[in-house]
Amino acid sequence: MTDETPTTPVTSADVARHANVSQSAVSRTFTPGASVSPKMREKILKAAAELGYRPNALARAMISGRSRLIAMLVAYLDNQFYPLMLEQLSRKLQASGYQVLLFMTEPGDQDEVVSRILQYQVEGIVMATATLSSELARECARTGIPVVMFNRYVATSPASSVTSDNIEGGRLVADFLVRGGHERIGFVAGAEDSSTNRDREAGFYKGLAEHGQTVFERVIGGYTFEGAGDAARRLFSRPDRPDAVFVANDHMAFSVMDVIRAEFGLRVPEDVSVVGYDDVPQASWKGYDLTTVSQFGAGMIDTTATILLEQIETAAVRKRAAVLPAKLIVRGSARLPQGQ
Amino acid sequence: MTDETPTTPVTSADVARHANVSQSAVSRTFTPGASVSPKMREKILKAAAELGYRPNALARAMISGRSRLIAMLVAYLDNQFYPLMLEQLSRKLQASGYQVLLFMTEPGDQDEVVSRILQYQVEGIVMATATLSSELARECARTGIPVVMFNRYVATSPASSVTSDNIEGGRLVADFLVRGGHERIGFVAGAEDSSTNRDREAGFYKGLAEHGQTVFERVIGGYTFEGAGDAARRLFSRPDRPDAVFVANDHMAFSVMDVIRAEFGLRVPEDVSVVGYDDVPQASWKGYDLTTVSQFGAGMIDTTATILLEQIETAAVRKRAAVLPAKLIVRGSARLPQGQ
DNA sequence: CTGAAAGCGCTTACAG
DNA sequence: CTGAAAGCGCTTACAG
Repeated sequence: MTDETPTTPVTSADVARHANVSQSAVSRTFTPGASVSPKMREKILKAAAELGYRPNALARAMISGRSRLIAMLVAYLDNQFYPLMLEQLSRKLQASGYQVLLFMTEPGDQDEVVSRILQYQVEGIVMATATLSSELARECARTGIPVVMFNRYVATSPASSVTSDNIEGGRLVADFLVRGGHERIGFVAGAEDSSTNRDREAGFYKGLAEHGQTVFERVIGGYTFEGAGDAARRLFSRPDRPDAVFVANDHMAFSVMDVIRAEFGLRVPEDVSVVGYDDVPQASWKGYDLTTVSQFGAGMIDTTATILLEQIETAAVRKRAAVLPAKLIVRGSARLPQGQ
Repeated sequence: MTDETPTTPVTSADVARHANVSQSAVSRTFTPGASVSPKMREKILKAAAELGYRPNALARAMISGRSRLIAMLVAYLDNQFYPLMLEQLSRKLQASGYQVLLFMTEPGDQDEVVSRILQYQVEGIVMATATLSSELARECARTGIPVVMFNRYVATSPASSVTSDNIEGGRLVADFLVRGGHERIGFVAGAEDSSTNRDREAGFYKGLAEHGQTVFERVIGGYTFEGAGDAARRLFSRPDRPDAVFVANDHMAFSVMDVIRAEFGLRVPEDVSVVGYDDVPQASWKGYDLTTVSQFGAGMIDTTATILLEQIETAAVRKRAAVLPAKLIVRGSARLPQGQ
């Protein structure tokens, strides 16, 4: 039988006692790059294994000032765009030795949450929900905690941001739909106060204008599945219904397609073309086969991780606003331009 | 102008100095239930606000032995079942004063990850991916950290588990399909070594047997979208194709439906009935309208949170295996039994 | 390379 | 109710 297993956690002092060395030596053995002789290291490792020792990450964080914790703020996980970014970003950060502390936000409590985050001494913050208040942004800047807003930005904020080129994306969609011969093109907006919606919409209108068109009708879906369904009902209740709809994100586009097909008996794309934005995995499912604008290929995740880690590791936080290329992904939910 | 804002974090000692009180008094002011006179509390709160003080959660965790951190292990976030459970469980835990530390696992490194988790002094672990090795389970038990396996179980493990009644769920599906007049009922399995798949399959076979039927053919989808598509191709390539398919989860069922309809030109449910398991939100999307078995209504999230918090707060960890009722959700992807 | 000692920012008996 | 002091488990100069 081995030693009696203790019921209280094993500390470096326990290991030191067991191996007959100093506590500092134990600590060095578990600190990459610290100087310990091979003989001592081996003896300590053996003792540690026997006792089942594991360094206390909290104590390490305290004394070193490095928690290796990154906070991620997310509002909803039902739009597949966010779980996927959460998964990919988490893997990247884990691979670099960091861990993700997850914060689900409720509408409106942003600052309260950020305050809680700060208590955990996180080394960086990713905001994939709403935006940081200017007050908190200032506080983060003061303490040198980098903040990256993911898929959103605030021009006047000191926080960095990573977005796709939403203006160009919106423009691409307008161009594609007009060239596809559509003449009554509607728009289902997301949340009106989001930078992403603003830019997609602005680019879309710009694209329409380039062809001498304007939006046929604009309704608000609020980025929710239900909201988008209601918006679609409004849009298609009038007799002169649109012949195409640009929906501000895929998650809403699925709902719009459901309503168009199931409630109005219209075919997509024969009667109505639908285009979304994000290119979430479901967009390629045959049940929807949604033409959309890709945000994943563009490296938003990589860029977010890079900005964050660079600023953490150099301890130099300065605002960066990365805008990545938008790419139209043509599938079957919208009529194609001639010759394409 | 207010005081110069310090570049170094504000500590309780700073606040104490500023307010001319002891550091203990500051600590008490921020400890719910500790005794401080209203006058002193007010003075301290004022000083804290002026300096922008926030208690250091790590230091608090260290000294009190309570990190208020719960680890959640997840493998993939593309099956909507998991993001949703992550969202709901996180909200519950946050509301109770805990935070979720997220760990994305790679295939096979389970134990390495759990070891890393333990370093963070988490107070509880939720495993929504694979299962805990018996060694680590023993270690968690030793240190008194409750572990709940979510949507899976290991009979011989000391870890608790929360599942739906997968055997009954499988049986319900078989019964429903046979009563719907199907005679060649196929099965698309998930991962063969998962308890969930095992039980759903066993219940399904049992249900078939009750009607004197056996499975028409069984293929393996491995719980992935691609794997399920390939499985469906195998299943439908033979001339005497099935007239119904039970797919071990919704995520795979969508893929199966895509293949059936897009590649084999079959109609659902006119030519083939499809039934899934989980009742993820997409199952109710009109593009699929999937008949399935609900796992959400059954309170798996609530039960998981309850077990976890109860064991943390009473410091009494004992194995619990909660099995919640399964409920068939009838939609349009499967032919209905007569008179239903 | 090694050990004794200080200190990270807190909580919590212990006296008063 | 309040303050001085010990201590949580580490890392990291500082001597040797």
